Amino acid sequence: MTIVSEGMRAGEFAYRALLEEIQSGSLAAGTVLAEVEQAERLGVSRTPLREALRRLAADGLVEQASPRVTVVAGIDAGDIRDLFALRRALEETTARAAATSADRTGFAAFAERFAEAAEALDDDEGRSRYYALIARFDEALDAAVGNDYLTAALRTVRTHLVRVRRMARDKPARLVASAGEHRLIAEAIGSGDGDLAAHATHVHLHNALASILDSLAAADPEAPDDTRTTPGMPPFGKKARA
Amino acid sequence: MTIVSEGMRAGEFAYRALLEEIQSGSLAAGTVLAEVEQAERLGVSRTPLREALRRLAADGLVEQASPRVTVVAGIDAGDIRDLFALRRALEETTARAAATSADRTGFAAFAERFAEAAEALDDDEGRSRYYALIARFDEALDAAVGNDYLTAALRTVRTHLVRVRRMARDKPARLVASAGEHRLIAEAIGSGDGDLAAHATHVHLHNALASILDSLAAADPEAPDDTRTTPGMPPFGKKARA
DNA sequence: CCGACCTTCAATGTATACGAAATAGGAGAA
DNA sequence: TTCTCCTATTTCGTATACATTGAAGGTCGG
Repeated sequence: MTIVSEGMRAGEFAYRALLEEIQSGSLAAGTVLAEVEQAERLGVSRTPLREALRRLAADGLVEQASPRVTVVAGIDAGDIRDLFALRRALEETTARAAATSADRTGFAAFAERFAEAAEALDDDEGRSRYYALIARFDEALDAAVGNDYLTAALRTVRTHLVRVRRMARDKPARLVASAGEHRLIAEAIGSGDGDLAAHATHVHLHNALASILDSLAAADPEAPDDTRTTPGMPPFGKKARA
Repeated sequence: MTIVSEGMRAGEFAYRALLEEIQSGSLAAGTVLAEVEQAERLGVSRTPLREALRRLAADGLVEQASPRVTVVAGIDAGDIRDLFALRRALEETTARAAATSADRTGFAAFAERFAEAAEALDDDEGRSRYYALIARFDEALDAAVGNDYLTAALRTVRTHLVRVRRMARDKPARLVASAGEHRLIAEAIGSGDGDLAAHATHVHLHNALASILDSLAAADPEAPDDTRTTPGMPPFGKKARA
């Protein structure tokens, strides 16, 4: 996708490369990430590669299957539900806070853009612009709320979300509905209605989750809807809690 | 305090040592953490120390003041408010989820223990047992909810919270009230009343935040207590005198 | 034939050497 | 005296060599 090798530290390069591969699915869940192997593959030494693995572990994208072997973390429908439970908590709080922030006025413009975007979701270019609009909207929310702790927590959620979205591509009808939901959220924030912003966010995330789970169930007909969705992978220990 | 050097990797040792020193205030906000200096002081080499610094940076406890210098992150009243905004979102969600979980029955016992603890907050030992009880309560909540994403986000919050608590010691009267609030939360969860659990959590965190900010205002009379945000410049350690 | 122990190997954990880049200090010129 | 430029030092970023540990396979004994 993007050339990220020039003018970047090797550790950062390794992190972004592995992140992209995990998010895109090039590195499937359960893949063993050995230090020497990955270091040679990416053309960096073990030191920066170790840094990258540690960062991915902190993000929750890789986990230590045993004290000596690191694997790409799996994601199943239950994980996605859990992720959305956290996402609801964070984004409802964000929406409510943004609605009462000083610079909430700019969100009326976002509402208009979402309305426009909803009309242009027929081609890839329109969809691409819509996703870019959502990214700018998220940035504007973070900036309006100005809470670094909240933003950091949301960053982790969004990182996992990229992976989930690639597992379950949105259907066109869902995209149109999603754009409408975003429009309402932006309107509510712009008009200072925190309750509406929070509740509209809740509804939006409910619908988004339902769409994703539905898409996964359709792709994996035999899997009951609370099992893992990464076929072929042996059950790596995920639930390490005692 | 605790000897953590035996049977532990050097990177883990360095992380815990620096974490404890930052949380306790031994390393004040704004302190420059140079790699060679800290590595020699802790008796490890630069490689594991770098790992520790990266982990602390991911936690938000240290930050890069410039591309070449890492410093202990500052915390002001605005940061504490932001931290509690996130904490409210996470703990209300946790309490509500725990109230509907299968193994919520054990929480009635917690309610009793909180009631007992409230009666024994006169001496250090009773207070110590109360804090330990809260820790077990948090663990039970995490286990009941069973959401690793939520637990991970809460872990970060709790890490910062240790620091905040050390900055603003609880007063005895507040502790008694806090125990009562915890008792109500535990009761609500035990009886399956998710709304009450969430609202009682909200009230508890409101009171806890007010107590902390009040304590800080008393210690730092000249610091205005409406430092809600720090626009433009990152917060730097300014709590040097007392 | 089976099991346990030992050896060997491979992978991670750690230390250190090397290289690059930024900053601070000094010297020279205006 | 002051500003600018150059140099030297310090610090981080990276690579690699060394240490350690866990696992796997083979062999020997029962």
